[in-house]
Amino acid sequence: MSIRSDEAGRRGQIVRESARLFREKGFDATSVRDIAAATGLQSGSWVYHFKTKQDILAAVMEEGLAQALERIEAIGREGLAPREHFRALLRTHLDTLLGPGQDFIPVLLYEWRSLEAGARPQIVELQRRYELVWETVIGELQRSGEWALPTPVDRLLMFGALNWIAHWYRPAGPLDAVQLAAEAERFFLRTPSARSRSASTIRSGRAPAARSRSVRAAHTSTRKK
Amino acid sequence: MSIRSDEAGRRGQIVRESARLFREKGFDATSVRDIAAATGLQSGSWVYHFKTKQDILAAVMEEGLAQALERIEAIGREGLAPREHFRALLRTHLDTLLGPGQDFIPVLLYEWRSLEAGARPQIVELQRRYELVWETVIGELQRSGEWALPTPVDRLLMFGALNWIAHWYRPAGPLDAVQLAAEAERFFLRTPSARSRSASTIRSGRAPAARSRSVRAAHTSTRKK
DNA sequence: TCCTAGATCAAGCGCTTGCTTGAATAAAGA
DNA sequence: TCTTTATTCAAGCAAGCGCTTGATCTAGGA
Repeated sequence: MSIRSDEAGRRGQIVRESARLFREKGFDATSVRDIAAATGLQSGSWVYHFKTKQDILAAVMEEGLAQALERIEAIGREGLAPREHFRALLRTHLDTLLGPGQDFIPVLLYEWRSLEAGARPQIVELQRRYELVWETVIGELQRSGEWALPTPVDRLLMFGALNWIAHWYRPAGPLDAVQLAAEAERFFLRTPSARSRSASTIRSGRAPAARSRSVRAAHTSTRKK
Repeated sequence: MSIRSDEAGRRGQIVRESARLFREKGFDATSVRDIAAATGLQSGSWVYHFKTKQDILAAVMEEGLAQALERIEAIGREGLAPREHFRALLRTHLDTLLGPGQDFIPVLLYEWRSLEAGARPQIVELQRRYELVWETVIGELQRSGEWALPTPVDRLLMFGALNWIAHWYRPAGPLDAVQLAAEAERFFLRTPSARSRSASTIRSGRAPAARSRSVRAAHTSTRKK
């Protein structure tokens, strides 16, 4: 039984519209009547699919994060070299943060306070797994010498720089998510432009034997449905 | 006629208590009755000092930002060397963001959406002056070679890394604001390593397991209503 | 002593909120 | 055909919301 938000039914529709409204106006400023109207229902009909408005918020966060986690865990299974691995994570992270129709993670980040304490542990566990993927690649970057001595605070500062982009990013602006990922990579790793990066990437001994095959197509922001 | 929030009267008290409540619970989740109770007034008595709840929010943001601006503009007048200038700005910024009783800037950052459009331009102008101070010192760092080729995106990523700290910082944690400023300085101004041309600095010595793992800092605030 | 203005109280109005309720509708078995 | 199940409607309730209202209290000139 799938109860994921990418399903086609009314429930998925409610979750998607709620995510959009929560992002645009905030959880408190969005009424259940707003949600009903956006879904094409009468004011009280949503209760058949969710018990409370809180449950809608929890579904938005949990299902959105679960999708994002699937995406970056899939990247981890590709056996990329550290630098390519890091780049793929950056692109995917910024795509789930800034991409069209991607409202789940912004809601998770900016409406966390509105989520009741009882619903949090399950999501915190998903966040832990999400951060674990990043810690893995940061460890690879350290061993390859591309990120010397990263500290726990470094990781938090990095996430801050990335997540804050949702505050100022405008789709109509000069940079898209992929270009921003390149800028961020340069900022974090203090190297020349990502485009002119040479092929002589340092590989640590423990790094998986991965050839530098083109993985561009796998991680560009193609909208799935 | 001073109408600043550091005044002693009832008005200043309302602004300060509102800032605290807005930060803890959010603007929408804070009722005017909450504010009145925190100030020791009856439920409707605050209207003598402010016309609307919106005006309280605007006062919190504007007066808090004006104070922060005064602080960093004063630093600019000290004529410090670039590195010391930058360090002083970092410390002051993090103090206004994380310091005890400093609720104004977090409210400005995280409740911006709740501020009606009409009240924004005046605050945006103050923000512009605030960023101007930073641009000055970043220019100094570029000329001194301590921050090679900073881009506009770099500045935004830097502010993101800094402002996001308010999301995970806990006063009881292992680092205070001054220590965090030092960590941030190191993160932003990593000295151009010998890796710049021939990637020779491979630190393959010890495993990275000896790092402090205490900076877990998940979201654990509580929301009462 | 009276008057005025500053400040607060105590009550409540009109509205919106999240959510409930009981009935209606349609399709699918039995 | 009868019954069940899934889904939505249409109305509205109790509570909480921002804010209003008119009265009250206090202090300081005149």
